[in-house]
Amino acid sequence: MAPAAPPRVRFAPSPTGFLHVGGARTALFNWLYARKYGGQMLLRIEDTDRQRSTDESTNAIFDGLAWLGLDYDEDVVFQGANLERHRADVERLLATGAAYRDFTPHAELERLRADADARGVPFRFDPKLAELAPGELERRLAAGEPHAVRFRVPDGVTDWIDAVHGRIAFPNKDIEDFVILRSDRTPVYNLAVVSDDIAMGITMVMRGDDHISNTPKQILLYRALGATVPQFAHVPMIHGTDGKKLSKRHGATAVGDYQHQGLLPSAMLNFLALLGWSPGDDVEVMTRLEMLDRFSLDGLQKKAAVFDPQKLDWMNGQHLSMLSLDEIMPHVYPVFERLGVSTPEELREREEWFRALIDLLRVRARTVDDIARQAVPYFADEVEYDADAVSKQWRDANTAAEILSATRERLASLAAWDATTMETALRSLAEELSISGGKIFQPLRVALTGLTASPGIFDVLIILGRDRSLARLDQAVRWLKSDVTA
RNA sequence: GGCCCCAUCGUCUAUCGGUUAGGACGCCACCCUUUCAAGGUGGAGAGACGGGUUCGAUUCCCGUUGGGGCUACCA
Repeated sequence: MAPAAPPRVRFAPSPTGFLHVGGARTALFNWLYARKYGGQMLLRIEDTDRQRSTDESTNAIFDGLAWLGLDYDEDVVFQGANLERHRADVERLLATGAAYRDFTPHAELERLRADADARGVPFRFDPKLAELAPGELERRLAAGEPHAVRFRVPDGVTDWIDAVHGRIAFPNKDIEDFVILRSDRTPVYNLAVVSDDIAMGITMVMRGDDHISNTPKQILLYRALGATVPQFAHVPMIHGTDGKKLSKRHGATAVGDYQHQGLLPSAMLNFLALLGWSPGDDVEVMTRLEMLDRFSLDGLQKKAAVFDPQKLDWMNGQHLSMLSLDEIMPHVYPVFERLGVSTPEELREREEWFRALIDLLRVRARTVDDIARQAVPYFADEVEYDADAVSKQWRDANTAAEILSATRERLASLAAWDATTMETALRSLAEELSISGGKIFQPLRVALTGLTASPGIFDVLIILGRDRSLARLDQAVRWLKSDVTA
């Protein structure tokens, strides 16, 4: 179902933590919807909670969106900057009688609430509490007495056709006369959101379904303010493996965490998209453009999805082998530096070599960090032999040393350093020694990389080059002999 | 407690009344193979329960159960 007109959507996080994966997914769905149908995607920072909002969090949101490549149109809106309009909207509501002043002291409300709680009955604000004797209102106002402003919830039922849930209805009697302006004259969330969404011309509000119960209040506000009610789409939550709302206890929940684990943004996006959305067929691995092409509100899920880190890893591996080298390279430089494998300067000096190495390693890695870890032996001067590799492939030090010496000699005698030449030579060596190829390749792999697992052995020989390969064979033979005498 | 949302393999999902209920992750086996991945083939694995409606329900309706969200002068 394509929208009748280009939609204006927004992503409206509050900067009270880092950009959460759930938030990132909401941003993605909004972005997909806006971009797909030629609309606008706006960003609004809901920083009205001055106590909890921090610049650090705001920057984390900017960074996270930038890393994911989710761009937005127009200027960022900071909700806190719209305070005057929020108050003006409250005044309008007061003027039409849609809202009223409530001088009930906060302490009194708390007492009533505790009371109701103790008796096991639900507490709902009673409008009678705010009723004043004639002349009282004017007197208190003149005296400057602090008071809250409450919205007068009319009788009836408030409903809407949710783009993912269908019709949702709330009897208004279940909604109390909620506060829209605090006694310190700051607006409350629902008012600020509606005021801003109207001002921003938002036509579709797409957000987490934890906002479903706010929606009737907001619809009432739109109407009282004389504005067109936008469409709503409440996307399901993301849960942890235990079925609870995703939180710190479940491990990494900030997109920054994944960025720093060597995840590719395209894989993160792809994985997130599939949590709560399905293209309708069996296709899973998609580029951003493919997602854009296939995105539709119809594919949005109603059910909460569980975040499965294993599938994220798999997805990343898929993107690692699917993306072009050019797309991957920008992501590997910082990781090699962070993990201390090499410096960007050193890498740029040998860029072609480096690209070839990454191309070799990426198939068997699931994250960029994996690649960097596997790349260590190709940068080290001295190879470190993995204990398991030694005990498995160099079980008999003498035999291993003999084979490696013979291998070294054979390789050194080669006129050309290419895979076919080397393979022919080493296979015939194996035949001469009456052993299988593996008996040569495996010990050789340990000598060259120190590990039992690596890219194809001839690829390793080539990427290392003749001199370094032969030097490593020498080193291995020396190591084995000293090990025997020791 | 009240209100609202949700319910297909362990997980993500396909199915829009008629299927041997399909795919993916993960798991197991085999193949490929110089190792590890990748890839290929196969396997185990699901309609929460109870009522309706219908010739026929995973699919539509109701209830139960279970899970989740909200319930502030937080956002």
